Amino acid sequence: MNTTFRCDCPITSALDILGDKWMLVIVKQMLLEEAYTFKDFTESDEAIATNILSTKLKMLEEAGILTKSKLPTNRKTNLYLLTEMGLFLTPIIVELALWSDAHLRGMNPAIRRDEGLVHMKADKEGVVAGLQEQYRKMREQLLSGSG
Amino acid sequence: MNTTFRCDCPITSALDILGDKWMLVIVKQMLLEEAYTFKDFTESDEAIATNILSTKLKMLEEAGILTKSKLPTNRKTNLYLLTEMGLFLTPIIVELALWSDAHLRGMNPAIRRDEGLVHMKADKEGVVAGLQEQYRKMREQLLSGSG
DNA sequence: GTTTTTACTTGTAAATTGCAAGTAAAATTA
DNA sequence: TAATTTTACTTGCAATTTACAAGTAAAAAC
Repeated sequence: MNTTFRCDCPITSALDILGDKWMLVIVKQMLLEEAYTFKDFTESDEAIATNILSTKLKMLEEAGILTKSKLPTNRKTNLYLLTEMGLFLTPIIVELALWSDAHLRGMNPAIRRDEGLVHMKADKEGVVAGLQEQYRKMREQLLSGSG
Repeated sequence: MNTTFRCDCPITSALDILGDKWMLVIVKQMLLEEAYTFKDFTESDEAIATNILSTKLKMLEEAGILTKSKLPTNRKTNLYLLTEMGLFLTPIIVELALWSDAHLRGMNPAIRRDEGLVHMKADKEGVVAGLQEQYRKMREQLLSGSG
């Protein structure tokens, strides 16, 4: 799967990889909703189709945004974990949350409000750093088998 | 055109509007590349198809992200201008640029490097505020007919 | 050894994107 | 004033992406 880039613009190039219906949703699920396995993703609120999930996980792996591995003690279940490159999408995820909170409630009154959003508004750099740190710790724990 | 939202997550809701191939590219063109008219968009590097552009501009207008108007002295050319809601996408655009600059050069060596990126790295909050201010001034000028 | 679970694949349909040609209104030119 | 050009689309059809539903195979559980 080879990404075709539309032009030499950095922003458009980012969107050539991320600009579709599911890529950033999957990253959000990994970062914020403890999704690590194929089943975790299929059981999320968004209910992605399994053939689409399979394809998007491959693309994310090929782009270097996540890794796919297995624990030595479990040869069946695949673990999908964000790489550093993937973790650096955190500011984008946080900005999407803030924009949505500020502007989309008119269009989608059902949007939930949680205390994460309150923290993001108060100190978004801090929240970004905190999420990244927390993910690194969790990733280390999972990989060392003491999850 | 009525947006269907996948669930009550603010991030997923934002992506229900923005998560496709062209929506954020068009916003970027308006914010950074002085695209105001249908022709401006069709002549950009990305070369969007006219039927897609037409559809996406309608969707952006319906979402409240841009307005469509005409000058009294020119009843032919439509002016597309970002609203405040649209301008608040600036942080997302800037974060995409930063992520791409830091992580995508391996996949797309053609990505250009300009001094805008240098400024963004140095002071992204300042760049965001500067872009928004600059756009507001330009918008005012265009609307008062002294472009 | 059998059943269940997990991670997919497959065939097909619906939705989105794109190509190329065409149309109509407004502006420009002769 | 008439003819030509420009601008903003629309249309018909094709290609790609997303989605549904059923099926498959390997690994784990019973």
